[in-house]
Amino acid sequence: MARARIVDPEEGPRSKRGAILVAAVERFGEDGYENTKWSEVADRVGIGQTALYHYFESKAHCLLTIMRLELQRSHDMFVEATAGETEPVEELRVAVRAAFAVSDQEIRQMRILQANMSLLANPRKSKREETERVAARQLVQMVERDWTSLLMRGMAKGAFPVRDAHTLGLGVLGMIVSVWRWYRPTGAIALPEISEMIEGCVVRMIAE
Amino acid sequence: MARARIVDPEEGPRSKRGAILVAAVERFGEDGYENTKWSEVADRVGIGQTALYHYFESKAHCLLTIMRLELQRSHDMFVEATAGETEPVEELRVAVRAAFAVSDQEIRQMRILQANMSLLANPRKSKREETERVAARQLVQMVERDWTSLLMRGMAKGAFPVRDAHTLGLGVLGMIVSVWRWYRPTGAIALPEISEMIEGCVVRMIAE
DNA sequence: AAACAACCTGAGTTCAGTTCAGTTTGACTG
DNA sequence: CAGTCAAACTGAACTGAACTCAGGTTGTTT
Repeated sequence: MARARIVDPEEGPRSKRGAILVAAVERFGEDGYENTKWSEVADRVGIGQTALYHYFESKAHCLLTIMRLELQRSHDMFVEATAGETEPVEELRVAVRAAFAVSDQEIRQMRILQANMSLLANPRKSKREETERVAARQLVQMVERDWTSLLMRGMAKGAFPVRDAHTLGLGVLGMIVSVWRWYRPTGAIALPEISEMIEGCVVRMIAE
Repeated sequence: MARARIVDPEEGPRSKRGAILVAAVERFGEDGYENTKWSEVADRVGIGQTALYHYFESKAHCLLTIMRLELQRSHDMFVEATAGETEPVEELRVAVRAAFAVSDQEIRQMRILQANMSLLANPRKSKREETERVAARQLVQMVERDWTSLLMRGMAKGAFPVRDAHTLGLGVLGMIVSVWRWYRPTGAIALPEISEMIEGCVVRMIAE
């Protein structure tokens, strides 16, 4: 499985593209996209603002790239986690666990993704931005299909009661991703606890 | 119950405040906040752009007002719907139904609220904006408490298995509000069907 | 009809994002 | 090891949408 890494090995040795993405994830993740100046990202990387345009067409293009990479990762993790599983309830469980098995940087990326999801709705004027947007949209649909097809398989096998798999899948996904809105690593409740709680909820919701 | 109306009866007869809010809800709801020009709202109301500043300190102040009003409405509806109910499972059911008993304009307001939720995280520079932000934040906490205390009452009565009511409440709320990200009145599935589906999910999640 | 507050406007300002017209850097070639 | 080239970068200028300012208009009240 080719993981979606923020540092692309295809780049030249002098390239700061990866460093820009890492800095942008930090800033966008902490203060939010609108709240962070594009020039602050440049400062953090240690280059002038205009050098950013050597790597990204715009601030939005950088954001869309971050979102696309995170969606790719989410999809890949889902596929990897559920690959060997044939028992529907267990497949459901590992899928939920995979969704919460993330690093601190990935938490920030999920937060950025959730906070700016609506950016994917409207077309972009520039070509490269639009390419990233369309790719991200397709990945959103792919992740949705990951969940709905898991549910449909379980229903076909008789392990889950038959219900509208699409709406149900969106509900499960909605509950899972809503965590990234409020979860902070320094908060009162730890991620493994949340993961267990949600896992139980999802199983009761789907399998009973 | 004093409902949070977009047209405030306290205003002068010449005031266009309500008309601005209605126009802003339409534009922000359809194209998104960032994607709509503040001047387009003025055009729609039929006034010059600068006249907007007679009613709102800024574009963000208008958005925050819309969000606060919608949160107030959500809270009020929850309280109104669950007021007479004593049986925990039925209380849970009516709360979910109330969350989906909304007009088309309220759907747009929910969409705006969900899409711009992260705006409530960071302080605002201007005073009136900050007042609205803090009020909105408090209402978010109030709505969260509405759900968690409903769950805690049910657990205390032995109607629901005892679990972490706060995390569980946020999960339920997350699943419900995630609907406003993708639901469109013209879509393939109708709101009453979604409402029923979610109601069932929530009951299984909580009461089993 | 005078006074006044609410309501509105055109011209100008600001500032983050972006473009432009080049300059520097360093890897590779002959 | 000098020359070449693309990748990487820069300071100065531009853009456009949000916003400010210094007043003008409207309608209500007494």
